[in-house]
Amino acid sequence: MAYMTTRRSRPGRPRHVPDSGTASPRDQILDAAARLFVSQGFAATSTREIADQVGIRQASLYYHFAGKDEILVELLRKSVRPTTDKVDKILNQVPPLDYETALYLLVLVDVRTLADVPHNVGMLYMLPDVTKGEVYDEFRKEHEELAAAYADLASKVASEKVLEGVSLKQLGNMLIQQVEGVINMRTEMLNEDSVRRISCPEAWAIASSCLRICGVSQEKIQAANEVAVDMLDDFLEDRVRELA
Amino acid sequence: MAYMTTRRSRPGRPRHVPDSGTASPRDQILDAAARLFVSQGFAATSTREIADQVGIRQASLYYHFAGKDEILVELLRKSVRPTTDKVDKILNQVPPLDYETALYLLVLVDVRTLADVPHNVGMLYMLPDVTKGEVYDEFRKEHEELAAAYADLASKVASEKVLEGVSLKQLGNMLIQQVEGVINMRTEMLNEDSVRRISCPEAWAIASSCLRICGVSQEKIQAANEVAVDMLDDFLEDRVRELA
DNA sequence: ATTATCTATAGATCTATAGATAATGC
DNA sequence: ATTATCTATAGATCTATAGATAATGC
Repeated sequence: MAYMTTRRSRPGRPRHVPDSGTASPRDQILDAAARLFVSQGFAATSTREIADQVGIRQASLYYHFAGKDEILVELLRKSVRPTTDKVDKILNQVPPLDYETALYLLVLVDVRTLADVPHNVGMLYMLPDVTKGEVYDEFRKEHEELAAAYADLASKVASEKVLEGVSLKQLGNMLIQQVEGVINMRTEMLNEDSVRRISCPEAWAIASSCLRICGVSQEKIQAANEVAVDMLDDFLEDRVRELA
Repeated sequence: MAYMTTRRSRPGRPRHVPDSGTASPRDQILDAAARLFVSQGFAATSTREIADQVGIRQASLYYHFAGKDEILVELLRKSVRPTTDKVDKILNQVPPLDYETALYLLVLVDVRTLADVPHNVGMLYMLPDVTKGEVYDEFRKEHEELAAAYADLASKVASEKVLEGVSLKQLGNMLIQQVEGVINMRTEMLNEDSVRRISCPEAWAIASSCLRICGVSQEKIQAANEVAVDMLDDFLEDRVRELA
């Protein structure tokens, strides 16, 4: 009965410390690496540290990944916000949404994605280590696409006064910047006593804020909120399933 | 005449590569370190790399600094936004400013500080390496003070609708987040062909955006802009002198 | 036989210290 | 004598590879 705690039915030499946990070794490594990269940075995290967290020897990492970089690339691949999907689905709604609602909804979805992704991995592509290397090109491109989408929606929504004071590119970046505030919110939440999730009202506040940045009136914001909140669930399902 | 290019009149063994540049060795080190830390991250930057940039041997760094950490601490000390000074000076203006103008002005000053600080050092306290270590406590405290000041002004300025949708703390963080967008703007500007500075209209756009986030009307924003822009010079002089 | 681990270690860093040396300045 | 550098190097990493080993599965 005492041996039942250790789930062992796979081939291969057993671990020095018995494997607790049900995920595949590969996922265990990715999980530990994500946590460490986000909290300490990429360069500051050694392969030994990752291995220790997983409960394997440092060298065993190399059975699953060619190197530290490969772990990061894989994390980025899995974690970068699936932008085009989201944008397209929102823009192609039938019946079509008015632009305010579409932008509000896009922000909500984006906030939820960043808010619920494990270990706050959204922070990964803010690491200076990452922003450089060629490896990152693929993900920077995706980020630029997202920025373009935001800018595009913003151009439809923004008031004349707003548009005359700021380039479309800057406006898009301002919205993204506002959304990425959730990453910092999560970092701060680590210092709090209780563990909690970004709440719905907090997400709404960010979306409202984005519309305000565009100069949208309070009434239209409220209207957008009411429609978008009802639709949100349909847009999260995929991702929630993906996370589970 | 050929020897005139090398300025040597201080004691000490000469450098292997002759000293080009007029700044003190200490400042040369800080300058090189800042550039490298911001572009690569702290852990990813070796002392050898810093020394190479300065044109001295790696070991010579330790004559000026006790270690790599000390360089970072010194950089943070010099670069963290001198918040309390600014806030106090703005709040104690005579004749007193209305709150919208005060907030607008605070943002402008803050943006200018971040926009013109050498090497985009404002990014330093976003590094994960830094956010951890106890060393950082001093600077995190200062950042919190700034957040409190923003929240305070925001509470006076924000419309009822805005205040009922968001906590004061979150609102303050949203403003800061918006301001810190300049750090990312500067990072992006590195990829551009021409070297340029954050422009005045760009700074105004950020300040206006902050007021919009608070739900301030277009008319009041315009009024605040006109007053604040005229005052800005008085608030920069100290810092500009300090930078020179 | 295949798989997933292990142990051991080479080779390349990197930080920091010890002690020598080449200037200036008294 | 003081100052600011240098050379040399110890000691502690860290990454990645080679080869052994202990399971499962055919």
